[in-house]
Amino acid sequence: MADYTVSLLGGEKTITVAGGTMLGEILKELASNKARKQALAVKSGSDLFDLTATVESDLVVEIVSAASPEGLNLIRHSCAHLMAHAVVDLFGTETKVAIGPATDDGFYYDFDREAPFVPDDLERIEARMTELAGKALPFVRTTVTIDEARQLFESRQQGYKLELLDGIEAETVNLYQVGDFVDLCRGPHVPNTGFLKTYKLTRLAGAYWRGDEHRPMLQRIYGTAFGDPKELKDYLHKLEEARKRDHRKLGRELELFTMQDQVGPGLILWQPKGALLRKLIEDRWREEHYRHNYELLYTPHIARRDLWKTSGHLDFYSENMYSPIEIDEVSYQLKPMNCPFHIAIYNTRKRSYREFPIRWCELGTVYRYEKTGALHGLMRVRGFTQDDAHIFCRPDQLEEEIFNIIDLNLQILRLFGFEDYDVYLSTRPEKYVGSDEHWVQATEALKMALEKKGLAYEVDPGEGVFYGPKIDIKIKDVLGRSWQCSTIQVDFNLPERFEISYTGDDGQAHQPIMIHRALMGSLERFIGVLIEHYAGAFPVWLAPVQARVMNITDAQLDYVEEVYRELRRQGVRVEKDIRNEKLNYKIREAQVQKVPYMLIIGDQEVASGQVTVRLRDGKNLPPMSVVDFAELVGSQDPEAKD
RNA sequence: GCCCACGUAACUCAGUAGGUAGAGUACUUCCUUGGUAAGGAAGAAGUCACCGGUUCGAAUCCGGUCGUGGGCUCCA
Repeated sequence: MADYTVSLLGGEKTITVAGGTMLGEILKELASNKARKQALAVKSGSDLFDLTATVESDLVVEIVSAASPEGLNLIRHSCAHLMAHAVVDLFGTETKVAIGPATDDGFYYDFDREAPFVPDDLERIEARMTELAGKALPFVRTTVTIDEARQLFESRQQGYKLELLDGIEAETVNLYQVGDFVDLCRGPHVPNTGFLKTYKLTRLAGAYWRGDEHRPMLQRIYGTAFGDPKELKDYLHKLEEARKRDHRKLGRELELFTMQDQVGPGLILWQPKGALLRKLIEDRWREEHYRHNYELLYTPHIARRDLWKTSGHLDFYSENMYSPIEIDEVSYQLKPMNCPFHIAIYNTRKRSYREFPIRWCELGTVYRYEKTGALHGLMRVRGFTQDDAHIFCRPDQLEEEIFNIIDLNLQILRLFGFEDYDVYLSTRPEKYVGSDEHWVQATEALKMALEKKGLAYEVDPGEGVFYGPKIDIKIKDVLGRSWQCSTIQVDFNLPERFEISYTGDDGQAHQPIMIHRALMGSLERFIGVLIEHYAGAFPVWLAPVQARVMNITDAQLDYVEEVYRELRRQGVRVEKDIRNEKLNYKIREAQVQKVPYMLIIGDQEVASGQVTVRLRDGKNLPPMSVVDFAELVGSQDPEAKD
C-alpha cells in the first residue's frame, strides 16, 4: 500500500503513514494528548471523517471537538442514534425507525409504532440513554453494498430504511452500529457513546414520513445535546426567557388583544391598548406611503363570486376561501386578497402610460381559511389586515419600482427596530402562467433591485407563486421561528385575466405589469413579532401608554389632575394612578405594564410646579416642568429625530 | 387537517383510591395618606370547556364535540 503524508492544519509536523492507517492513530503522532482526547472526528477541507476512517490520500487535517459547530452537530447526530437505540431497547424491534438528523438546536428521531409514546416515556428513554452512554459503546462503521444493506434491513423488517435505500444511487452505503442497533447513515459519528454526556429529550410530536401529508404520521421525539452541561443550562434558560416574551402571554398581560372561544379561532379582538398601538402603526404607515407617492384605497370585505372566478382565486385559492354567502340569490364570498378590487378601480376609466406608475395602497382586511393546527396567536390567524399595495407600471419601470419598494420596505422595518431578517428570491414554480420571457424579465428585475440595494439573499428555486416571482423577507421571533412579513410579487396573471390595459405613447393598448406587495405583511403578525422583539417594552413613540402620573398622597390630587390634563393637551398618551395605594405599589404596577415614564407627584413637585420622572429602567431624571416633559416625549419619536 | 398533551374563579395553578371545589394575584368595601418594584382586614366571584355514557353519586372513569399548546403539512 502506498504511503501518504498527513499534517495537522497549522501544525509544523508532517508525518508519512501507510495507506489504511486509522486517523485516530495518526492523531497520536500529530496532536497533544489533550487535543486528541477531545477529538470527536477529523476534518479535512469541508469533509468530516470518523477517527476510525483510514488514510487513502495525502491529508491536512483538523481536529473536530465539541467546541466547534461541526462537533456540536456531530454530538447531536450521534445522540439521535443513541436515542433510537434506547427506544428500540425499551419498546422492541416492532418499533420501526425512520430518520434521525441533527437540527439547528438539537436532534430528533422519527419512529413508527402502534401505541403512542407518552411524556413519561421520555424519562425512561433518557434513563436508558444514560445507561447506554455509560457503557461507552463504540460507533462501528461498516461499508456495504446496497444489496447487503437491503438484506440486513429486510431481515430486521425496517421498511423505512429500505425506502431510503431505494433513493440512494451510490453503490455502497455506510452502516453504523452502536450496541445491537444498526442504522443507515452517512456519518461521521463520535467514537463511542461515552462522548455523549449532556442531552435532554424535550418534546413529542407527530411528523409525516418524508414531510408528506399523504404518507404515514410518525412519532417524533425531539431532544437537544451539548458538549458542555453549562451550555445546556444556558439553552434552557434562554428558552425560559423567550417564553416570557411570548406575544400571547404579553398580549394578555398588557391587555393588547384577546381571542375567545365564543368568537372563534384565529379571530383577534383588539383591546384598547392594542388598538391604540395598531392605530399608531397604521398612521405612520399611511404617512410614509403618502410621502412615497402612494394613494390610499378602501375596498369591501366581500364580493360576488364571479369576481373570484375572473381573478382565478376559485381555481387556485378556493381551499383557503370561506364558503359563499347567498344574498338576494347571488353568491358572495369573503375576500382572501385585495387585488381584484384594486383592479376594479383601475378599470373605472381608460389609463394612459402618462399616469404610470400607479401606486395604490390599502390596509385591507382579508379572511383565509387556515387549518386549525396552523393557527398560532397573532402570527397565524384567519382574519387579518394586510398593508397591501398594488403598483401598475410599464415593463421598463419594473426594476425601478421594485427598487423603490425594497427601499421603503427596509425603511419601515428599520423604523420598527428590525435590522435582522432573511431575504429570499423565489423563482418560477412547476405550475405557472405567463410567458417564459416575462418570467425571466421579472426575475431579473427582482434580482437586479436586490443587488443594487446590496441585499444578501437566498434563491428559493421553484417557490414563486404561480403568477410570478417574488421576494420575501422573513423576521425571526424570540424562539427563532421565522415569520414571513414582507412580500413583493410580480404578477402577469391578473392583468391578463381582467384584460386591463393602458394606452401607450404609440396610441396602442398595452397590458400593464402589476406588482403586489405587503411590507409588514399582516398587521396582526407584525405586531406579534413587534411585541416579542421589544418584550412588550415598546419605544416611547409606540407605547400605548407613554406616561403614568402618580400621586403620593391625596394632598396632590388637584395638581395630578392639572398635570394629566396639560399632558393630554400636549398630545402625550398619559394615564393617572390616584388610587389609595403606596407609591411602591403604583411604581411596581406601572413597571410591570412597561410604561416608559412614571411621573411622581409629591408635595415637592406641587411646590415647585414640576414633575419627577422615573424611567422604565429604574433611573430618575432631574425634576422638570410639564412642558419640558411633553417635549421630551415628543423628541423620542423617530420622526422628530430626523 | 394529522400526531401527542392539555382545558378547574378574570389570571397562574392545587385538587394524589369517584362523595356537588381550594390557594395566590386581580376585583369590591373598610382601615391606612405612606417618596421610587407588592401596607392590613373583610367580601364577592366557578354549570370544574360543552354534550352524552357508566355509577346511588362524576371536576375525577369512558366516548364525542369545541378550544388551546408543541410539532408535521400549509402560509401573511
